[in-house]
Amino acid sequence: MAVATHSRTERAIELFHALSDETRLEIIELLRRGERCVCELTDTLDAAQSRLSFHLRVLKDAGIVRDRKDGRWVHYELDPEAFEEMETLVSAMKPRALKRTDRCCA
Amino acid sequence: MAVATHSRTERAIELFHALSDETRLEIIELLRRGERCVCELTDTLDAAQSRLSFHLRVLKDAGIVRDRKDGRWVHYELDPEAFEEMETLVSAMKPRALKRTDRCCA
DNA sequence: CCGATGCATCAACAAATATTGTTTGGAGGA
DNA sequence: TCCTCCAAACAATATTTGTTGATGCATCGG
Repeated sequence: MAVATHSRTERAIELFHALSDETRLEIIELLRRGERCVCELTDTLDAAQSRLSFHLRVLKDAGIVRDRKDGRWVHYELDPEAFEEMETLVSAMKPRALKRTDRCCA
Repeated sequence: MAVATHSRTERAIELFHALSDETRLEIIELLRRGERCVCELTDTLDAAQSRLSFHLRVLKDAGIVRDRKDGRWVHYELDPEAFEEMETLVSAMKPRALKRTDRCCA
């Protein structure tokens, strides 16, 4: 579902941006315990429905959550793939602990 | 050096926010090769000095980079600790793969 | 001491994000 | 069918972020 034209960097930005918000981190924390429907999230987080809907969409666009429709309810759950992707991204960013040999701006 | 009043969530937001910008990711990518001074970064990234200074500050406040003053130059490098912290954060967020036993909004 | 250089900071503006309230549409149940 | 409920979509506004150009401060060379 992720857009094909995403470069590696754009993908990183999308993922990290989705994670850089309190409401969204709270949603993730709740979903770690398993699937939840939107009404449960609004109750637990005491947030307006339209607000949650907005943040859920950000998370869904980033591939962090999936939704499943069930009658009039929509259930959300975490997508483990996204978390593997994050681990990969983070380790790819780690410093390589090289000592530079040349001098700069001397 | 991190502010003591930071909750775990606030810290996550700070880190992920720092990583959710193209210029900052480019800076990190450059610094993976070793320490660089601001003038090298402005050259390589072809960015205005005040712009880089802004992003370097975001990275520094998040603890992702350290600076070192050397005469009239300031050198920046990655702080490996921050990357370990990120790895810890990401794995702490992973879904726990539980099947919920109760039914919601039935 | 003077001018040039390297960098941080500030103020003003531009652009992107988030919040709130309202509207719309699909699913059930009576 | 009508009414209710759940959730997404929309519009208006508020808030946050990022960019640019100007200014200030310390350092160095002359």
